[in-house]
Amino acid sequence: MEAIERGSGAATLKIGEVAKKAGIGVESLRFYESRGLIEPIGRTSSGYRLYDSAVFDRLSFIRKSQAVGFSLDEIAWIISEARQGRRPCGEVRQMAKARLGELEQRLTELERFRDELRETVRVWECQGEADGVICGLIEGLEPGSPGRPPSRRGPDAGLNRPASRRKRQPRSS
Amino acid sequence: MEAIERGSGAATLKIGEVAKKAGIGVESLRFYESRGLIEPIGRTSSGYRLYDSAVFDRLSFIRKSQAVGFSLDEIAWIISEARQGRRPCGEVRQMAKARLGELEQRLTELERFRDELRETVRVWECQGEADGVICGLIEGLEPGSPGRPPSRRGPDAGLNRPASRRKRQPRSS
DNA sequence: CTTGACCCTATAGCTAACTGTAGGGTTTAC
DNA sequence: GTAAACCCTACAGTTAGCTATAGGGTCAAG
Repeated sequence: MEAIERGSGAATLKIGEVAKKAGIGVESLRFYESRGLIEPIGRTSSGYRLYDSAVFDRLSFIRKSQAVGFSLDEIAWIISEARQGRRPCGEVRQMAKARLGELEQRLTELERFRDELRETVRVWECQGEADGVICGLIEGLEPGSPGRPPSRRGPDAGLNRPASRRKRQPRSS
Repeated sequence: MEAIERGSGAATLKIGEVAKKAGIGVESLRFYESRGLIEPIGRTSSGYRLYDSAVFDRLSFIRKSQAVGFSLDEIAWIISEARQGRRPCGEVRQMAKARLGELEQRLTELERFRDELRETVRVWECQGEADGVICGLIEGLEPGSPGRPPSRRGPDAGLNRPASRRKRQPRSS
C-alpha cells in the first residue's frame, strides 16, 4: 500500500518526517490540524497523513504569527480567510496593534508591580531575621493549635520553583 | 441544632457570612480550605463550617501574599510552617527575591518583544493595503489548490471572528 | 513471520486559581 | 408547614497550547 502519489515526482512526507524536520512533535501537528491550522494534502489508503513541503511554510507562518502574539484561533482565522482568497491585511494589522496595546498596558502594570515588590524586598532586607522580627506579612499567623499539625502530605508541594506564574484578574467590586 | 459554640460569647460565622464580609465566594473559601490555606474552627452538628474573626486576618495574609506574587502552594507552605511554630522569614525573603528576579527577567523579555512588535506594526503601517501588498506575514499563504478547493466538511472550523482573546506568554526565541 | 518503529483515533492530563453544577440536607422566616 | 435561602460533598469546567495515554492498525527489515 503505497501513498496516493508517493513516488510520483513531488515528494510527500509522513507526519513523523514533517515533525522531525520542523522540530515539533507529531501530536502538535495533529493538534494543529484539529484547530484548522494545517492539513495534509492527502492520506494513504491505510489512513496515514501525507504532506508536501508547503507544510513547512505553513508551520513557519504559524510560528511567526505566534511571535507576533496571535492566538491559535486568530491564526486559524487568518488562514481560513486566505484560503478563501481574501487577504485580511487590514484586520491583521489591527490585530497586531491590539496585541501591542495590550502588551504595553501589561508592561506598565508589571513595572508598577515590580517597583512595589522591590520596595517590599528592600524593607524585608532591612529588618533582618536576627531577633524574632516576623517578616511583616507573617505577622498574626499564629500556630493554630500547637501540637496538632494536620499531617500534610509534605511541604514539597509548591516548593522548589513555582514554574510559570501568571497575573490574575483581581475581581473588581 | 445550634453551633458548637454559637452564642457563647465569641461570635462564630458561617461560610456565607465570611464570604460576604471578605468579598469572596463561598466556593473560593472551600477551595482555599482544600489547599490548606484556611480552616474552620469547627463545625455545627449538621456539618456547617464555623469561623471566627481570625479567618479575616488569614484571608488578608493570603491576599497580601498573592500581591507579592506567591502561589497558593507557596502560601500554604508558609502557613504550615507558621502553624508548626516556625517563622520561615529567611525563606520567605528568598521566595520574594526569586519572584522579583523572575519578574525582572520577564519584564526584560517583554520589553524586547514589545520593541519588535512595535517595529512590525510600524512596517506594516507603511505598506498600506492599497495594492496587492500582502502583510509580510501572509506572504506564501495561498489558497490551497486554485480551482480545486478540497470540499471540506465545512470551513466554519475557525471562521466568524477570533472569539475570545487572552494574554498569552509569547514564546521567546 | 516476527519484531519494532511508525501511524491511527479518541480521550485525558498538564498549568493556576478558581467557578459552576448536581444532588442532596438544614435552617429560618412567614 | 412550607418555601426560600443557606449549607454540604464531589466533581466537572474554564483559559491556551500543547502532551500523554490507551488500544489498536501498518509497514519495512531481518
